[in-house]
Amino acid sequence: MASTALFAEIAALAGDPARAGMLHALMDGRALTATELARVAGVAPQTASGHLARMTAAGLIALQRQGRHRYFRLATPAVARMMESIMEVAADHAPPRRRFAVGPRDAALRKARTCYDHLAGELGVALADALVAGGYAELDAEAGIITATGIDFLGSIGIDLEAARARRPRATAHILCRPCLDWSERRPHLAGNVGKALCAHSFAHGWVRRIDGTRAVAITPKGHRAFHGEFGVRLG
Amino acid sequence: MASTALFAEIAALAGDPARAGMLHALMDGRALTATELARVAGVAPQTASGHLARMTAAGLIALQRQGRHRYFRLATPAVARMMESIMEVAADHAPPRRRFAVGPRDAALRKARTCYDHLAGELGVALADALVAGGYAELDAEAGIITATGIDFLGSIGIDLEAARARRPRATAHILCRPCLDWSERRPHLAGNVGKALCAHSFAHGWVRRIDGTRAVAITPKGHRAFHGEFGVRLG
DNA sequence: GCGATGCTTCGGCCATCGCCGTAACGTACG
DNA sequence: CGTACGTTACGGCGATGGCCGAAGCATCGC
Repeated sequence: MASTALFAEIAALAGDPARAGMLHALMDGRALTATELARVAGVAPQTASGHLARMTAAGLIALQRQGRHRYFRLATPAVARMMESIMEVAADHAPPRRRFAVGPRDAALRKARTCYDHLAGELGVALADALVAGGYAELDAEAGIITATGIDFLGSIGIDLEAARARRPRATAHILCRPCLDWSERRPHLAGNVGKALCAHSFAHGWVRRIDGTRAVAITPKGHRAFHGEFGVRLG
Repeated sequence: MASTALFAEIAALAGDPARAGMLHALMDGRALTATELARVAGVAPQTASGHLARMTAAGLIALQRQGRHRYFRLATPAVARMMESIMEVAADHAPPRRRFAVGPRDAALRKARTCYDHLAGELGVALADALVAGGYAELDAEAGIITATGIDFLGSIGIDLEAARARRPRATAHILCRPCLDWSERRPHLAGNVGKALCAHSFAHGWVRRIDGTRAVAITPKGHRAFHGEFGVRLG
């Protein structure tokens, strides 16, 4: 079967440490320059360039020119999902390694981070739990939905999901929503279009902001108030 | 971040052609011997043995001894999901290759096959479409549910999903169900616990049977009658 | 026991590929 | 138009790792 060769090609591209680091850095959904990616991968710019060319040809990442810079980003959400699923398997394998040696950066990542286009970490799980507890959502490892009252609730906050509902072939009272199992909490949280909308809203209203150039995000004072007031979520 | 190294390790394991072939062969959920896997991968037994040892150590596959044979199978459903997601990305990249050169084996695979623990191919998609059309299920790329009437319908056929419903923390009228986007049809079909139950039922009642040692399955005459009578599905 | 089968380990060969040096190219900016 | 910066192309080095031949263990059948 020819598809096996393609499969191996994609997996091998993701399997090189330098390329994996670059893909990891792009997991926040932003676009980075070749030089930035070279730095995070710990290789020389010319080495990074070669990697980027190969991954671009394979459709893993996409290139967009802007002035004299060339910005690279993950080509499709499918690539982000692929990486999530590999990380899930890698996390299963993690135990043999030490767990306690988490630096401050890891601590920030566990607290709150973006997972391509949605929020993850303690924050992401807490928000999902709050929605489930309030009867606004149902969620397990296989699938999730936002209930009719959940759509109204999120709408009252200013997150409009009617567009997503209208896109469904048969107008139903709820919205299907993709769950995402992340490596730090080992529990599902909101992903897909709904998670993306919630994340975008959080950034737009200054509830969270990015920490330097990583995937980690910081919860602003305003965000603490909003997450507690709207969702009943309080994070130490 | 240490998790990047683990990520690369897992992806690299999946990225070797020989290992990818073995993993592919195990995607039907069965357990195969080291010799069988060596044959499908096209390498000598001793080479296969090394690959299998590495993948077992990494937690990708599991070993169960049985007499003088050693049977290998995918370690967890998470590994199968990882492979599905890689195949999805690989399929996006496929266009540059020729599409028409599908041999009889590929044709059988496209018609009906198992995808780890559930049915895929034309058959899998047709069954999912039939359930959606009958109001028994809702399904999109992000998530899926089996409706209350769907639970009753499947129950009337003999597929009991009450256990799955009872497992849910809050007893609801429906069951969340994982969708799976497969490479040949490019459309979602039923996976997860529900897809697994439907597949198991189909095998148990002789509706489908495996074709030699591949992932492809053949629909029996009895199966044609059942799929048409129960689901309204008719496949040429 | 003895041979046969299935699997694993060891040793050495070979190819692939990641890496960086140097150098050339193209595009913005002064 | 020249400089500077970012990116790409080429060549050679080095190491990782896949591959098989041969030999060593284990298990089953006679």
